[in-house]
Amino acid sequence: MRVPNPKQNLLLAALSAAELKRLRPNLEAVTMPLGDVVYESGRHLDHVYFPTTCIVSLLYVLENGASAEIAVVGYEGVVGVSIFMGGETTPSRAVVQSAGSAFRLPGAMMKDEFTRGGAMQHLMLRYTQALITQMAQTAVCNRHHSIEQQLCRWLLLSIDRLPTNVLTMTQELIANMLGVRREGVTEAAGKLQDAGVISYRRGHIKVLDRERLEA
Amino acid sequence: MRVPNPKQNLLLAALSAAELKRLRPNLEAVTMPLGDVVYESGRHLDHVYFPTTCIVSLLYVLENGASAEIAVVGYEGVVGVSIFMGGETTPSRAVVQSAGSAFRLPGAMMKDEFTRGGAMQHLMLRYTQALITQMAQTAVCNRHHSIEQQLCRWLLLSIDRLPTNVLTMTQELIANMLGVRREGVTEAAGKLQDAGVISYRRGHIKVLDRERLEA
DNA sequence: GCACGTTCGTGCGCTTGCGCACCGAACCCA
DNA sequence: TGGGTTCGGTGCGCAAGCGCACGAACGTGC
Repeated sequence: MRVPNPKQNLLLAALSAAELKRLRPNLEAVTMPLGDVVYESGRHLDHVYFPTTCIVSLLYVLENGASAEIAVVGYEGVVGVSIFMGGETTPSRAVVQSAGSAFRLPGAMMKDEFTRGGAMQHLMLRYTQALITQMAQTAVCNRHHSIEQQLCRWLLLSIDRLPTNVLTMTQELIANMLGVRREGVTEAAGKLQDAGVISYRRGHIKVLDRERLEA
Repeated sequence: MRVPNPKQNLLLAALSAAELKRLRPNLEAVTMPLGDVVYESGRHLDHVYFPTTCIVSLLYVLENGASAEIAVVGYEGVVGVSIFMGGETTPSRAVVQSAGSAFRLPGAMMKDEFTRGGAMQHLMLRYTQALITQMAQTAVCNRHHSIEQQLCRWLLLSIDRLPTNVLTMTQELIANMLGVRREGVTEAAGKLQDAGVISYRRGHIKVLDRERLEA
Protein backbone atom coordinates (compact mmCIF):
# COMPACT_ATOMS: atom_id res chain seq x y z
CA MET A 1 0.00 0.00 0.00
CA ARG A 2 1.50 3.29 -1.12
CA VAL A 3 1.45 6.35 1.05
CA PRO A 4 -1.74 8.18 0.09
CA ASN A 5 -1.20 11.08 -2.23
CA PRO A 6 -3.89 13.68 -2.87
CA LYS A 7 -3.10 13.53 -6.57
CA GLN A 8 -4.59 10.07 -6.69
CA ASN A 9 -7.92 11.80 -6.67
CA LEU A 10 -8.64 13.28 -10.06
CA LEU A 11 -10.36 16.36 -8.73
CA LEU A 12 -7.54 17.23 -6.38
CA ALA A 13 -5.04 16.44 -9.09
CA ALA A 14 -6.72 18.93 -11.38
CA LEU A 15 -6.14 21.80 -9.00
CA SER A 16 -3.30 24.20 -9.54
CA ALA A 17 -0.20 23.84 -7.38
CA ALA A 18 -1.14 27.01 -5.51
CA GLU A 19 -4.63 25.81 -4.69
CA LEU A 20 -3.48 22.40 -3.62
CA LYS A 21 -0.84 23.95 -1.43
CA ARG A 22 -3.45 26.10 0.24
CA LEU A 23 -5.63 23.11 0.98
CA ARG A 24 -2.92 20.64 1.85
CA PRO A 25 -2.66 21.43 5.58
CA ASN A 26 -6.35 20.72 6.00
CA LEU A 27 -6.46 17.61 3.89
CA GLU A 28 -6.50 14.62 6.13
CA ALA A 29 -5.78 11.11 4.89
CA VAL A 30 -8.31 8.63 6.23
CA THR A 31 -8.77 4.93 5.70
CA MET A 32 -12.20 3.80 4.69
CA PRO A 33 -13.17 0.35 5.89
CA LEU A 34 -15.72 -1.68 3.99
CA GLY A 35 -19.28 -0.91 5.04
CA ASP A 36 -18.39 2.30 6.84
CA VAL A 37 -21.21 4.81 6.74
CA VAL A 38 -19.66 8.08 5.66
CA TYR A 39 -22.88 10.04 5.80
CA GLU A 40 -26.22 9.17 7.25
CA SER A 41 -29.29 10.53 5.56
CA GLY A 42 -30.38 13.83 7.05
CA ARG A 43 -27.37 14.20 9.30
CA HIS A 44 -25.03 17.15 9.34
CA LEU A 45 -22.04 16.96 7.04
CA ASP A 46 -18.71 17.73 8.64
CA HIS A 47 -16.36 16.89 5.81
CA VAL A 48 -16.20 16.27 2.12
CA TYR A 49 -14.33 13.14 1.06
CA PHE A 50 -12.06 12.75 -1.92
CA PRO A 51 -11.66 9.01 -2.48
CA THR A 52 -8.33 7.80 -3.74
CA THR A 53 -8.44 4.01 -3.59
CA CYS A 54 -11.84 3.43 -2.05
CA ILE A 55 -15.29 3.42 -3.60
CA VAL A 56 -18.32 5.00 -1.98
CA SER A 57 -21.94 4.25 -2.83
CA LEU A 58 -24.66 6.83 -2.50
CA LEU A 59 -27.90 5.26 -1.36
CA TYR A 60 -31.28 6.86 -1.07
CA VAL A 61 -33.26 5.44 1.80
CA LEU A 62 -37.04 5.37 1.98
CA GLU A 63 -39.07 5.77 5.16
CA ASN A 64 -39.82 2.05 5.22
CA GLY A 65 -36.12 1.23 5.17
CA ALA A 66 -35.92 0.11 1.57
CA SER A 67 -33.06 1.67 -0.27
CA ALA A 68 -31.36 1.83 -3.62
CA GLU A 69 -28.06 3.02 -4.90
CA ILE A 70 -28.25 6.21 -6.86
CA ALA A 71 -24.59 6.77 -7.66
CA VAL A 72 -21.07 5.45 -7.22
CA VAL A 73 -18.13 7.68 -6.36
CA GLY A 74 -14.49 6.75 -6.67
CA TYR A 75 -11.16 8.44 -7.27
CA GLU A 76 -12.75 10.57 -9.98
CA GLY A 77 -15.08 12.39 -7.63
CA VAL A 78 -16.03 13.68 -4.26
CA VAL A 79 -18.56 12.68 -1.64
CA GLY A 80 -20.61 15.41 -0.05
CA VAL A 81 -21.51 17.77 -2.83
CA SER A 82 -24.39 19.09 -0.74
CA ILE A 83 -21.91 21.04 1.33
CA PHE A 84 -21.14 23.48 -1.41
CA MET A 85 -24.53 23.15 -3.07
CA GLY A 86 -26.06 24.95 -0.17
CA GLY A 87 -27.62 22.36 2.08
CA GLU A 88 -25.98 21.38 5.32
CA THR A 89 -27.46 17.94 5.06
CA THR A 90 -27.86 15.37 2.35
CA PRO A 91 -30.90 13.23 1.72
CA SER A 92 -28.80 10.17 0.93
CA ARG A 93 -26.60 7.76 2.80
CA ALA A 94 -23.01 7.21 1.75
CA VAL A 95 -21.48 3.79 2.35
CA VAL A 96 -18.00 2.50 1.62
CA GLN A 97 -18.42 -0.19 -0.99
CA SER A 98 -14.78 -1.02 -1.40
CA ALA A 99 -12.23 -0.41 1.30
CA GLY A 100 -9.35 1.95 0.65
CA SER A 101 -8.27 5.43 1.53
CA ALA A 102 -9.49 8.94 0.94
CA PHE A 103 -8.69 12.51 1.83
CA ARG A 104 -11.15 14.58 3.68
CA LEU A 105 -11.52 18.29 4.05
CA PRO A 106 -13.56 20.11 6.71
CA GLY A 107 -16.82 21.37 5.30
CA ALA A 108 -16.05 24.96 6.17
CA MET A 109 -12.77 24.83 4.22
CA MET A 110 -14.55 23.35 1.28
CA LYS A 111 -17.10 26.12 1.33
CA ASP A 112 -14.45 28.80 1.58
CA GLU A 113 -12.48 27.38 -1.28
CA PHE A 114 -15.63 26.99 -3.33
CA THR A 115 -16.70 30.55 -2.68
CA ARG A 116 -13.41 31.88 -4.02
CA GLY A 117 -14.85 30.97 -7.38
CA GLY A 118 -11.64 29.58 -8.84
CA ALA A 119 -10.80 26.28 -10.41
CA MET A 120 -12.16 24.44 -7.41
CA GLN A 121 -15.63 25.81 -7.95
CA HIS A 122 -15.52 25.00 -11.60
CA LEU A 123 -14.34 21.47 -10.97
CA MET A 124 -16.90 20.80 -8.31
CA LEU A 125 -19.74 22.03 -10.47
CA ARG A 126 -18.64 19.96 -13.40
CA TYR A 127 -18.35 16.91 -11.24
CA THR A 128 -21.78 17.53 -9.77
CA GLN A 129 -23.14 17.70 -13.27
CA ALA A 130 -21.57 14.33 -14.02
CA LEU A 131 -23.08 12.98 -10.83
CA ILE A 132 -26.50 14.17 -11.92
CA THR A 133 -26.06 12.36 -15.20
CA GLN A 134 -25.13 9.18 -13.42
CA MET A 135 -28.18 9.48 -11.22
CA ALA A 136 -30.45 10.02 -14.19
CA GLN A 137 -29.07 6.90 -15.80
CA THR A 138 -29.65 4.96 -12.63
CA ALA A 139 -33.24 6.10 -12.53
CA VAL A 140 -33.91 4.93 -16.06
CA CYS A 141 -32.04 1.66 -15.58
CA ASN A 142 -34.18 0.94 -12.56
CA ARG A 143 -37.19 1.15 -14.77
CA HIS A 144 -36.20 -0.45 -18.02
CA HIS A 145 -33.34 -2.85 -17.44
CA SER A 146 -33.28 -6.42 -16.27
CA ILE A 147 -31.34 -7.41 -13.21
CA GLU A 148 -28.63 -8.85 -15.40
CA GLN A 149 -28.20 -5.59 -17.28
CA GLN A 150 -28.09 -3.65 -14.07
CA LEU A 151 -25.55 -5.98 -12.62
CA CYS A 152 -23.35 -5.45 -15.67
CA ARG A 153 -23.64 -1.71 -15.36
CA TRP A 154 -22.87 -1.85 -11.69
CA LEU A 155 -19.80 -4.02 -12.21
CA LEU A 156 -18.51 -1.62 -14.81
CA LEU A 157 -19.10 1.40 -12.60
CA SER A 158 -17.16 -0.34 -9.88
CA ILE A 159 -14.17 -1.77 -11.68
CA ASP A 160 -13.68 1.52 -13.51
CA ARG A 161 -12.91 2.96 -10.11
CA LEU A 162 -10.49 0.26 -9.04
CA PRO A 163 -6.95 -0.57 -10.13
CA THR A 164 -7.75 -4.28 -10.34
CA ASN A 165 -10.45 -6.29 -12.08
CA VAL A 166 -11.40 -8.05 -8.87
CA LEU A 167 -14.20 -6.84 -6.66
CA THR A 168 -14.54 -7.88 -3.05
CA MET A 169 -18.25 -7.91 -2.57
CA THR A 170 -20.89 -10.45 -1.61
CA GLN A 171 -23.95 -10.95 -3.73
CA GLU A 172 -26.02 -9.99 -0.77
CA LEU A 173 -24.43 -6.55 -0.70
CA ILE A 174 -24.77 -6.09 -4.42
CA ALA A 175 -28.45 -6.93 -4.11
CA ASN A 176 -28.74 -4.28 -1.43
CA MET A 177 -27.10 -1.69 -3.62
CA LEU A 178 -29.24 -2.45 -6.61
CA GLY A 179 -32.35 -2.74 -4.49
CA VAL A 180 -33.15 -6.26 -5.69
CA ARG A 181 -33.23 -9.73 -4.18
CA ARG A 182 -30.08 -11.66 -3.51
CA GLU A 183 -31.41 -14.60 -5.50
CA GLY A 184 -31.85 -12.35 -8.50
CA VAL A 185 -28.20 -11.41 -8.32
CA THR A 186 -27.21 -15.06 -7.93
CA GLU A 187 -29.10 -15.94 -11.05
CA ALA A 188 -27.74 -13.05 -13.10
CA ALA A 189 -24.20 -13.65 -11.90
CA GLY A 190 -24.56 -17.34 -12.74
CA LYS A 191 -25.50 -16.50 -16.30
CA LEU A 192 -22.58 -14.14 -16.67
CA GLN A 193 -20.24 -16.75 -15.29
CA ASP A 194 -21.57 -19.40 -17.67
CA ALA A 195 -21.02 -16.97 -20.49
CA GLY A 196 -17.42 -16.60 -19.36
CA VAL A 197 -17.73 -12.88 -18.76
CA ILE A 198 -16.98 -13.01 -15.07
CA SER A 199 -15.90 -15.55 -12.51
CA TYR A 200 -16.50 -15.44 -8.81
CA ARG A 201 -16.14 -17.27 -5.56
CA ARG A 202 -17.52 -16.25 -2.19
CA GLY A 203 -17.30 -12.55 -2.18
CA HIS A 204 -14.77 -12.06 -4.95
CA ILE A 205 -15.78 -11.23 -8.47
CA LYS A 206 -13.29 -11.16 -11.28
CA VAL A 207 -14.16 -9.49 -14.55
CA LEU A 208 -12.78 -11.47 -17.45
CA ASP A 209 -14.29 -9.91 -20.51
CA ARG A 210 -14.87 -6.23 -20.10
CA GLU A 211 -15.98 -5.79 -23.68
CA ARG A 212 -18.90 -8.14 -23.41
CA LEU A 213 -19.96 -6.68 -20.11
CA GLU A 214 -20.80 -3.49 -21.94
CA ALA A 215 -23.94 -4.83 -23.57
CA MET B 1 -54.51 35.16 -18.69
CA ARG B 2 -52.46 37.72 -16.78
CA VAL B 3 -49.51 39.45 -18.30
CA PRO B 4 -46.52 37.30 -17.39
CA ASN B 5 -44.51 38.66 -14.50
CA PRO B 6 -41.04 37.36 -13.69
CA LYS B 7 -41.96 37.30 -10.02
CA GLN B 8 -44.30 34.42 -10.73
CA ASN B 9 -41.18 32.29 -10.78
CA LEU B 10 -39.94 31.71 -7.27
CA LEU B 11 -36.28 31.85 -8.17
CA LEU B 12 -36.60 35.15 -9.99
CA ALA B 13 -38.80 36.46 -7.21
CA ALA B 14 -36.09 35.69 -4.69
CA LEU B 15 -33.59 37.95 -6.41
CA SER B 16 -32.94 41.41 -5.10
CA ALA B 17 -34.47 44.35 -6.94
CA ALA B 18 -31.05 45.32 -8.28
CA GLU B 19 -30.34 41.91 -9.68
CA LEU B 20 -33.73 41.55 -11.25
CA LYS B 21 -33.39 44.96 -12.80
CA ARG B 22 -30.08 43.96 -14.31
CA LEU B 23 -31.55 40.85 -15.85
CA ARG B 24 -34.91 42.26 -16.86
CA PRO B 25 -33.90 43.54 -20.33
CA ASN B 26 -32.71 40.07 -21.28
CA LEU B 27 -35.62 38.18 -19.83
CA GLU B 28 -37.95 37.22 -22.59
CA ALA B 29 -41.48 36.01 -21.96
CA VAL B 30 -42.28 32.94 -24.02
CA THR B 31 -45.35 30.77 -24.26
CA MET B 32 -44.80 27.07 -23.86
CA PRO B 33 -47.22 24.90 -25.81
CA LEU B 34 -47.98 21.41 -24.60
CA GLY B 35 -45.50 18.85 -25.89
CA ASP B 36 -42.92 21.41 -26.92
CA VAL B 37 -39.40 20.07 -26.67
CA VAL B 38 -37.42 22.71 -24.82
CA TYR B 39 -34.15 20.81 -24.94
CA GLU B 40 -33.15 17.78 -26.90
CA SER B 41 -30.71 15.40 -25.33
CA GLY B 42 -27.14 16.22 -26.26
CA ARG B 43 -27.98 19.42 -28.07
CA HIS B 44 -26.52 22.82 -27.29
CA LEU B 45 -28.38 24.91 -24.75
CA ASP B 46 -29.13 28.45 -25.80
CA HIS B 47 -31.29 29.59 -22.93
CA VAL B 48 -32.33 28.76 -19.44
CA TYR B 49 -36.07 28.77 -18.79
CA PHE B 50 -37.84 30.01 -15.70
CA PRO B 51 -41.35 28.57 -15.82
CA THR B 52 -44.15 30.69 -14.45
CA THR B 53 -47.37 28.92 -15.33
CA CYS B 54 -46.08 25.96 -17.32
CA ILE B 55 -44.62 22.66 -16.18
CA VAL B 56 -41.62 21.05 -17.80
CA SER B 57 -40.64 17.40 -17.51
CA LEU B 58 -37.06 16.25 -17.65
CA LEU B 59 -36.75 12.92 -19.43
CA TYR B 60 -33.71 10.77 -19.78
CA VAL B 61 -33.69 8.93 -23.08
CA LEU B 62 -31.93 5.63 -23.68
CA GLU B 63 -30.26 4.64 -26.93
CA ASN B 64 -33.14 2.32 -27.77
CA GLY B 65 -35.62 5.16 -27.48
CA ALA B 66 -37.09 4.15 -24.15
CA SER B 67 -37.30 7.02 -21.73
CA ALA B 68 -38.36 7.93 -18.25
CA GLU B 69 -39.04 11.12 -16.41
CA ILE B 70 -36.38 12.03 -13.92
CA ALA B 71 -37.74 15.31 -12.62
CA VAL B 72 -40.52 17.87 -12.91
CA VAL B 73 -39.86 21.60 -13.00
CA GLY B 74 -42.45 24.30 -12.48
CA TYR B 75 -42.63 27.85 -11.20
CA GLU B 76 -40.33 26.92 -8.33
CA GLY B 77 -37.36 26.14 -10.53
CA VAL B 78 -35.40 26.54 -13.68
CA VAL B 79 -34.77 24.37 -16.71
CA GLY B 80 -31.23 24.11 -17.98
CA VAL B 81 -29.06 23.88 -14.91
CA SER B 82 -26.30 22.36 -17.03
CA ILE B 83 -25.53 25.79 -18.39
CA PHE B 84 -24.09 27.05 -15.16
CA MET B 85 -22.97 23.64 -13.99
CA GLY B 86 -20.33 23.68 -16.67
CA GLY B 87 -21.60 21.56 -19.51
CA GLU B 88 -22.84 23.14 -22.68
CA THR B 89 -25.18 20.26 -23.24
CA THR B 90 -27.55 18.24 -21.13
CA PRO B 91 -28.04 14.50 -21.24
CA SER B 92 -31.79 14.79 -20.84
CA ARG B 93 -34.73 15.96 -22.85
CA ALA B 94 -37.02 18.64 -21.54
CA VAL B 95 -40.67 18.55 -22.61
CA VAL B 96 -43.53 20.86 -21.76
CA GLN B 97 -45.97 18.80 -19.75
CA SER B 98 -48.49 21.51 -19.12
CA ALA B 99 -48.86 24.52 -21.36
CA GLY B 100 -48.24 27.97 -19.96
CA SER B 101 -45.63 30.65 -20.03
CA ALA B 102 -42.06 31.07 -18.93
CA PHE B 103 -39.23 33.54 -19.02
CA ARG B 104 -36.03 32.68 -20.72
CA LEU B 105 -32.57 34.12 -20.42
CA PRO B 106 -29.72 33.66 -22.90
CA GLY B 107 -27.21 31.12 -21.63
CA ALA B 108 -24.36 33.58 -21.70
CA MET B 109 -26.26 36.00 -19.47
CA MET B 110 -27.05 33.24 -17.07
CA LYS B 111 -23.42 32.28 -16.89
CA ASP B 112 -22.32 35.84 -16.32
CA GLU B 113 -24.83 36.38 -13.58
CA PHE B 114 -23.90 33.08 -12.01
CA THR B 115 -20.20 33.88 -12.10
CA ARG B 116 -20.77 37.09 -10.18
CA GLY B 117 -21.26 34.82 -7.23
CA GLY B 118 -24.17 36.72 -5.73
CA ALA B 119 -27.61 35.65 -4.70
CA MET B 120 -28.23 34.18 -8.12
CA GLN B 121 -25.45 31.67 -7.74
CA HIS B 122 -26.62 30.73 -4.32
CA LEU B 123 -30.18 30.29 -5.47
CA MET B 124 -29.24 28.23 -8.47
CA LEU B 125 -27.08 25.89 -6.45
CA ARG B 126 -29.74 25.39 -3.86
CA TYR B 127 -32.29 24.66 -6.51
CA THR B 128 -29.94 22.22 -8.21
CA GLN B 129 -29.55 20.47 -4.92
CA ALA B 130 -33.31 20.17 -4.65
CA LEU B 131 -33.42 18.85 -8.19
CA ILE B 132 -30.87 16.20 -7.29
CA THR B 133 -33.02 15.14 -4.37
CA GLN B 134 -36.03 14.86 -6.61
CA MET B 135 -34.06 12.74 -9.05
CA ALA B 136 -32.86 10.44 -6.30
CA GLN B 137 -36.42 9.95 -5.16
CA THR B 138 -37.47 9.16 -8.69
CA ALA B 139 -34.75 6.55 -8.98
CA VAL B 140 -35.86 4.78 -5.82
CA CYS B 141 -39.54 5.02 -6.71
CA ASN B 142 -38.81 3.40 -10.03
CA ARG B 143 -37.44 0.46 -8.18
CA HIS B 144 -39.68 -0.01 -5.20
CA HIS B 145 -43.07 1.52 -5.88
CA SER B 146 -46.08 0.18 -7.69
CA ILE B 147 -47.52 2.00 -10.65
CA GLU B 148 -50.31 3.29 -8.49
CA GLN B 149 -47.89 4.78 -5.98
CA GLN B 150 -45.87 6.36 -8.73
CA LEU B 151 -48.96 7.81 -10.31
CA CYS B 152 -49.89 9.38 -6.99
CA ARG B 153 -46.46 10.89 -6.61
CA TRP B 154 -46.53 12.18 -10.14
CA LEU B 155 -49.94 13.77 -9.71
CA LEU B 156 -48.76 15.50 -6.56
CA LEU B 157 -45.60 16.76 -8.21
CA SER B 158 -47.72 18.17 -11.00
CA ILE B 159 -50.61 19.80 -9.17
CA ASP B 160 -48.19 21.36 -6.72
CA ARG B 161 -46.91 23.32 -9.67
CA LEU B 162 -50.27 24.42 -10.97
CA PRO B 163 -52.80 26.92 -9.66
CA THR B 164 -55.69 24.52 -10.26
CA ASN B 165 -56.37 20.95 -9.25
CA VAL B 166 -57.08 19.92 -12.83
CA LEU B 167 -54.43 18.44 -15.08
CA THR B 168 -54.78 18.34 -18.83
CA MET B 169 -52.98 15.18 -19.70
CA THR B 170 -53.83 11.90 -21.40
CA GLN B 171 -53.04 8.62 -19.75
CA GLU B 172 -50.87 7.78 -22.71
CA LEU B 173 -48.63 10.75 -21.95
CA ILE B 174 -48.49 9.97 -18.26
CA ALA B 175 -47.43 6.45 -19.12
CA ASN B 176 -44.67 7.91 -21.27
CA MET B 177 -43.46 10.07 -18.46
CA LEU B 178 -43.47 7.30 -15.92
CA GLY B 179 -41.98 4.86 -18.40
CA VAL B 180 -44.80 2.34 -17.98
CA ARG B 181 -47.62 0.98 -20.12
CA ARG B 182 -50.71 2.99 -20.81
CA GLU B 183 -52.88 0.14 -19.54
CA GLY B 184 -51.04 0.21 -16.26
CA VAL B 185 -51.95 3.85 -15.83
CA THR B 186 -55.55 3.13 -16.80
CA GLU B 187 -55.77 0.50 -14.12
CA ALA B 188 -54.13 2.61 -11.42
CA ALA B 189 -56.21 5.66 -12.31
CA GLY B 190 -59.34 3.51 -12.24
CA LYS B 191 -58.57 2.41 -8.72
CA LEU B 192 -57.95 5.96 -7.58
CA GLN B 193 -61.18 7.07 -9.16
CA ASP B 194 -63.13 4.27 -7.50
CA ALA B 195 -61.59 5.33 -4.22
CA GLY B 196 -62.86 8.84 -4.86
CA VAL B 197 -59.40 10.38 -4.78
CA ILE B 198 -59.45 11.66 -8.33
CA SER B 199 -61.89 11.92 -11.20
CA TYR B 200 -61.08 12.13 -14.86
CA ARG B 201 -62.47 12.23 -18.33
CA ARG B 202 -60.59 12.12 -21.60
CA GLY B 203 -57.44 13.97 -20.87
CA HIS B 204 -58.51 15.89 -17.80
CA ILE B 205 -57.71 14.74 -14.31
CA LYS B 206 -59.18 16.41 -11.27
CA VAL B 207 -57.66 15.80 -7.87
CA LEU B 208 -60.40 15.56 -5.26
CA ASP B 209 -58.65 14.40 -2.13
CA ARG B 210 -55.12 15.63 -1.88
CA GLU B 211 -54.64 14.18 1.57
CA ARG B 212 -55.28 10.62 0.54
CA LEU B 213 -53.10 10.96 -2.51
CA GLU B 214 -50.14 11.33 -0.21
CA ALA B 215 -49.97 7.69 0.77
C1' DG C 1 -76.24 15.36 -36.60
C1' DC C 2 -72.79 12.31 -38.41
C1' DA C 3 -68.30 10.53 -39.22
C1' DC C 4 -63.85 10.17 -37.76
C1' DG C 5 -59.87 10.27 -34.76
C1' DT C 6 -58.54 10.08 -30.17
C1' DT C 7 -58.79 8.30 -25.65
C1' DC C 8 -59.93 4.87 -22.44
C1' DG C 9 -61.41 0.02 -20.86
C1' DT C 10 -60.64 -4.95 -20.91
C1' DG C 11 -59.03 -9.59 -21.65
C1' DC C 12 -55.31 -13.02 -22.27
C1' DG C 13 -50.83 -15.31 -22.12
C1' DC C 14 -46.28 -14.59 -20.74
C1' DT C 15 -42.09 -13.04 -18.43
C1' DT C 16 -39.72 -11.07 -14.63
C1' DG C 17 -38.98 -10.55 -10.13
C1' DC C 18 -40.48 -11.18 -5.24
C1' DG C 19 -40.93 -13.80 -0.74
C1' DC C 20 -40.01 -17.74 1.62
C1' DA C 21 -37.64 -21.86 2.85
C1' DC C 22 -33.98 -24.99 2.83
C1' DC C 23 -29.63 -27.04 1.90
C1' DG C 24 -24.85 -27.56 0.37
C1' DA C 25 -20.45 -25.64 0.27
C1' DA C 26 -16.78 -22.53 1.11
C1' DC C 27 -14.38 -20.07 4.39
C1' DC C 28 -12.47 -18.66 8.99
C1' DC C 29 -10.62 -19.55 13.26
C1' DA C 30 -9.38 -21.96 16.95
C1' DT D 1 -8.91 -30.82 11.71
C1' DG D 2 -13.15 -29.86 12.82
C1' DG D 3 -16.74 -26.82 14.33
C1' DG D 4 -19.69 -22.80 13.24
C1' DT D 5 -20.78 -19.13 10.37
C1' DT D 6 -21.40 -16.91 6.29
C1' DC D 7 -22.39 -17.34 1.22
C1' DG D 8 -24.32 -19.10 -2.68
C1' DG D 9 -27.71 -22.26 -5.33
C1' DT D 10 -32.34 -23.93 -5.97
C1' DG D 11 -37.20 -24.74 -5.91
C1' DC D 12 -41.64 -23.52 -5.14
C1' DG D 13 -46.06 -20.28 -5.46
C1' DC D 14 -47.49 -15.69 -6.33
C1' DA D 15 -48.18 -10.93 -7.90
C1' DA D 16 -47.01 -7.11 -10.91
C1' DG D 17 -46.31 -5.59 -15.16
C1' DC D 18 -45.62 -6.20 -20.24
C1' DG D 19 -47.17 -6.85 -25.19
C1' DC D 20 -50.83 -7.37 -28.00
C1' DA D 21 -55.39 -6.93 -29.72
C1' DC D 22 -59.90 -5.24 -29.91
C1' DG D 23 -63.87 -2.60 -28.82
C1' DA D 24 -66.50 1.10 -26.60
C1' DA D 25 -67.04 5.87 -25.37
C1' DC D 26 -66.07 10.49 -26.02
C1' DG D 27 -65.75 14.94 -28.57
C1' DT D 28 -64.45 17.60 -32.44
C1' DG D 29 -65.21 19.44 -36.87
C1' DC D 30 -67.72 19.57 -40.94
